[in-house]
Amino acid sequence: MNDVPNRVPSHAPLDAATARSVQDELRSRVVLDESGPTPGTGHVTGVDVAYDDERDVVVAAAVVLDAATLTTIEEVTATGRVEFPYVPGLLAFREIPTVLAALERLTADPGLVVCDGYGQAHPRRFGLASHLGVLTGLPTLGVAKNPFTFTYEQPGPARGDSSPLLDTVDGAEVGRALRTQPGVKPVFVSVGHRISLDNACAHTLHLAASYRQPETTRLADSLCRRALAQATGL
DNA sequence: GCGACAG
DNA sequence: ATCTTGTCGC
Repeated sequence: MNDVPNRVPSHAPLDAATARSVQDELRSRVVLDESGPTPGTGHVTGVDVAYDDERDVVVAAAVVLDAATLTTIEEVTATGRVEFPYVPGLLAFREIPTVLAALERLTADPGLVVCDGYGQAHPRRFGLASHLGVLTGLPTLGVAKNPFTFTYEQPGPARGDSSPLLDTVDGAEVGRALRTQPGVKPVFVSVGHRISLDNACAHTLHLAASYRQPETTRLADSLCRRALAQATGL
């Protein structure tokens, strides 16, 4: 008898060890040889999540923008229960279920999805953006506010300056520290699925015309916070 | 073995 | 992520 079930109830609690094996399994499906959509064309969608761990509520938001004008085409939210704690390296398991629910509510084509977190810049090369890309088949990229366990040299001071984000262990370039605003702390860009690092940075720079964070992230962030406040009841 | 560690 | 007022500045 095999003591490992080949199917698990979708709501069965997932332990950390199992979650890591799921990442190792899905990682082989990541596509890294596509350059991705051209910046400024089609749709770009920002996704983000807000939590109320007290009440066990999580709200995800997805905001679709016209990439050329950065105007909002559609915005949706989805509410769920927190079913996974924050564990470094396993953030996707906490955020993705509700993010998927939000994406399913969209009527517009998401186009490129911009995530709040990492893709390749991950201990097992399978961060939130990679995970969401594999599950949806959509091109994805990750933009994070912190370098996690990776190292980098300070990029130049000008907008657009960047430097490699390196894995401390094997020295691989897992992403890039990108200066989106002059003299402001860089953001950390990495590839999720079906996009090149150069193109991911180009998209991020295009989307961060006025602020440090890309407009997609800013809009999705404020939307899910507002929705959470409403769901929680002020 | 213990701590650090995207959000 | 979240706890949290006013305040400095463009």
